[in-house]
Amino acid sequence: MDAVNKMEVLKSYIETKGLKSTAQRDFIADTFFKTNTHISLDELLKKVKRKTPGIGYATVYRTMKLLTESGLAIARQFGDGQTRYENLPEDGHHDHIICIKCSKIAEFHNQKIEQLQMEAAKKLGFTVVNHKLELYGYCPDCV
Amino acid sequence: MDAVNKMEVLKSYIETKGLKSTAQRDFIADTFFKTNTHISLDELLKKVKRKTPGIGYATVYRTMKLLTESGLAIARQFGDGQTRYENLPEDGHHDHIICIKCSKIAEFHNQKIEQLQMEAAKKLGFTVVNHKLELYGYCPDCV
DNA sequence: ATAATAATGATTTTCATTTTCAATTGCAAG
DNA sequence: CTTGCAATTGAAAATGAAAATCATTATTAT
Repeated sequence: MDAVNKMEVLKSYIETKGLKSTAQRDFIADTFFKTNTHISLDELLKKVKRKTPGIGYATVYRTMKLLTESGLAIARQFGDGQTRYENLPEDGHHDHIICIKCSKIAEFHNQKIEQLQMEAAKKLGFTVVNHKLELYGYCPDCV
Repeated sequence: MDAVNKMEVLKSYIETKGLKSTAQRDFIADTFFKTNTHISLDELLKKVKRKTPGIGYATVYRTMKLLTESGLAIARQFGDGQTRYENLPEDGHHDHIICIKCSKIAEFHNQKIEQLQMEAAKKLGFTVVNHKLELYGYCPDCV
């Protein structure tokens, strides 16, 4: 899903919820949709302010909350005490590996792992609807 | 490893680090070692204060930091905005599966998953030192 | 016993959110 | 096009968990 389509999904979410559309929110959302990093609120605010200095922190905060609710963004905690937001991935779910030295984040996906997870859950009588897998270690640059 | 042995590990950790042993820290540690829930600082403080009202938040905080450093406790974030501490498991590392309806937490371990994680990381040039795997779903009681 | 240093506990500070509030804006009905 | 109501905004204040400060107390090696 590209930025344009995400914008449409957002519009219809706003409509269903009886909310109103505003230039600020549209711009923040659009800016976020065009990022592909795991961006923090501060980083996004800085990015947004470059073109629209008037926008405040609270509006960015509220917009990201809205995007998270609507499923267009994923909020993640990688242990550095900051929430980071990730765009809804093109090609389905993926997991993360985080460098504990430089904080670089890489992504990976392994179908076999997912399958083993399901099996492990089943053994305990659980049904999995979601999961979070994060590996922490050193990236190639940090040995 | 039982509470007594953990206490000994703590003692030697303290010794190696050139720290001093105190009644407060021993009591906090002992109290923690005897819990088997994922306890928060506030909960632990409350528990400790029942027998030793004089102990302050900061001491509990610092003791849990020490236990985490020494590997005797594991700090976890389950997304409720509070750090929770878990005792070093008897039988090595395990992962968690959390019921999204009743919040029940079950534990499991799968060596094959760990191995696949290592491989996935290696493919990206990373070295894994730690990981976090959480499955979210429904427990047997919640369908 | 003494000196050096770590620990304690109350308090303050930090920092990332989260909320408040007055002013503004969007939108639907008339 | 106006009007009124409800949502939105941005600045500022509040919140809350974690971390730091600091004067006092306690521990340990000598």
